[in-house]
Amino acid sequence: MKIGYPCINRSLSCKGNRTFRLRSYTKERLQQTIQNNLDCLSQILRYNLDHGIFFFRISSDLIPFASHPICTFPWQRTFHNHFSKIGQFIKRHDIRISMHPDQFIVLNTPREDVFQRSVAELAYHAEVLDLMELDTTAKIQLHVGGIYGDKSQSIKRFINRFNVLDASIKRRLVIENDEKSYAIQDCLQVHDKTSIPILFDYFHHTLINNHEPLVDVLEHCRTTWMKKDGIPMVDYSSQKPHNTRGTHAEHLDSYDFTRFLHQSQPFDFDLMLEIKDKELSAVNALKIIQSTPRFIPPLHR
DNA sequence: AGTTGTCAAGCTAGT
DNA sequence: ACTAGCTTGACAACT
Repeated sequence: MKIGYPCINRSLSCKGNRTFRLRSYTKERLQQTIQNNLDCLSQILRYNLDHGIFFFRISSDLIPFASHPICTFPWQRTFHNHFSKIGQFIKRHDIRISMHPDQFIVLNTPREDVFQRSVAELAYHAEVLDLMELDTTAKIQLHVGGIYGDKSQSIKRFINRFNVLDASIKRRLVIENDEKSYAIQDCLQVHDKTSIPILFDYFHHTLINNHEPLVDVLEHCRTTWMKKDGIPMVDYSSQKPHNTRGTHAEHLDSYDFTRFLHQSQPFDFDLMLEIKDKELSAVNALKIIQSTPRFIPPLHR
């Protein structure tokens, strides 16, 4: 089991997800920002290594406007060596990598223009991982999408859209259960038709589910990950107290987390902590795991 | 330096 | 037909 956190490190002074407004786009500005973001990504990975964190989600803002028509700058070529070096570091230290395109990327949208933009954005994500020369255990996670008044039609549309994607995207794509529309059972239905691995989101699962025991869900999800995909990825968060249902917690809730560790016995997976205080929770989780060694899967070193 | 409005992009529920 | 909320941080324009 590797422990990870998404995109941002708040202990370091650098920011790896700097961006700017479309209005202020220049190729110089873009180049500076990419340079900054790649340098900071290197620093974050080094920090993680020093703290025993071997799982990381790279920010979608790494290359601002990468899939936007305004961006004609050949960042792939210009920063080829940067990507290559970061990739070597990742591989040398056996770091697991994921990416998570944001809410605007929707494969099952009825709108052709939205679909095309989504494909372009996915291609950018795949390109980043390819430039780092990472194998297919580096994943891009996506929700199934919207309902549009007809869930089974929308699931079919997802499947049809997935089937026409480029192989470079397909081999990295995994789907994640969301907090209001598509539960694990729905994802399994998509998996049956597409063989897409399912990334289990524990927090979302507590919000919509079909009352399946956790171990059954973990077992189902496990079988969707082939050898080439690596061990399953799981997202973990908990409810922020006294807030709208679905809000992610500020800090790791050690009681809930410990219970989750016990309940998820004996499964092994790489765990992404979607907690607002990011790397602090990851370090905290490692401490909790190490203090209850008998109950938890072997920790990656 | 601090505050506030705004940002490329979507979906859903509510009016 | 339109808007707020989701979740979210940070840019950018303003005091």
